[in-house]
Amino acid sequence: MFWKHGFADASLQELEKATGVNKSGLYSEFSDKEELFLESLRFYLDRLPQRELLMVEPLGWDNIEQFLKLGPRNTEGQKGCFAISSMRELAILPPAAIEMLERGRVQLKRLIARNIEAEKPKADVNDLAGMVLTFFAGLSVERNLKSSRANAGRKVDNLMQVLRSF
Amino acid sequence: MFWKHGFADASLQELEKATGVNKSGLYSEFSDKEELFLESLRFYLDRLPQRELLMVEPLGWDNIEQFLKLGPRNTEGQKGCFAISSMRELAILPPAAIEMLERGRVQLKRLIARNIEAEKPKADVNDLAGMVLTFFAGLSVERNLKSSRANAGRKVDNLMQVLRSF
DNA sequence: GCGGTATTGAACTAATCGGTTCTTTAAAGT
DNA sequence: ACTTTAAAGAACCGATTAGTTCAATACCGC
Repeated sequence: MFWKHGFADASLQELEKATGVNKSGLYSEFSDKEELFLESLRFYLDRLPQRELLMVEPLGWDNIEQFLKLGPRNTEGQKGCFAISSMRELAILPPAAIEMLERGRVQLKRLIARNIEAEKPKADVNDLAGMVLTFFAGLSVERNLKSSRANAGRKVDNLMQVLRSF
Repeated sequence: MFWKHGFADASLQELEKATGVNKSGLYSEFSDKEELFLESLRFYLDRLPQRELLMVEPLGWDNIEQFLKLGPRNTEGQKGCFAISSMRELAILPPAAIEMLERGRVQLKRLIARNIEAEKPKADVNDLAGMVLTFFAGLSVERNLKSSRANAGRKVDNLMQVLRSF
């Protein structure tokens, strides 16, 4: 629900229906809506399926490609990446959530960098990892638009062609 | 206010304060909050300063570079691109707003493509334009994070180096 | 200075928001 | 079967939401 509607627009009523847990139950387990959001985000980041894509041996461009292709996918109707989407609401998110997002980002970048490093490219590994990450963010955002959903695969192919040339 | 807080989180009270116009005045001019948002978005898209960056003669890579560097800038404290940020809320935005976003995107892509075309690259112009646009979306999102705000310029430099090689 | 027109301020509506409390019901342990 | 514990339901809270109404006030053309 947070993924789809964001923090502000996900009402307690909808959260009850989505979780199947009564409001009483929710509040006996979480102190408030912010903590519920925080734990949802933690849950998402912890078992981020994208992460495993980047740990397949041997590390390399193929992992990056899989990550970009399957990363911002639509899981159960959700679009894009929950973490990326949440960055829209940074202004109203609890500080702990922001930290979590920043930390998750750093981790992801490190994973990407390790895959790039395995290919021993000529260009700077950190720069390339940053590029991949920015591209990933862009793809995640575009996932929401129907007009650019179709050619997402082609976009990744194009980028990969560039990356592999390094 | 919509730019900063998004549609859901921008309250009428804040809108009054931000516009300096009374609620009565707001509602005498706009039918509801949705129309006010719609017109705000139209206003933004119409005088999108980024657009002019892409029309400087002669067309070419330099325009693209300027666009990527100054495009997702912070205008009056606002971060990233209003249009990109709004894509987070597509689920609750009025259909007219979604259409507007899609149309603005197409226009922007066309402008980018024209600049790329002027350079007569070997690669497909449309593919390259899509790449620039995705990268732009990524940069806009990352603008919200303090950790990745600093090296945005470097990122653009890296991408431009790639693009110019085509 | 006068009259018409915007603009404002404040009171008000109905609905919804996040959050609390308490009673009832269901489940589990022994 | 009885007791303890967990979960559910529902009523309720004050605050806030988008939106309306109307009287008071400011402004402007004449």
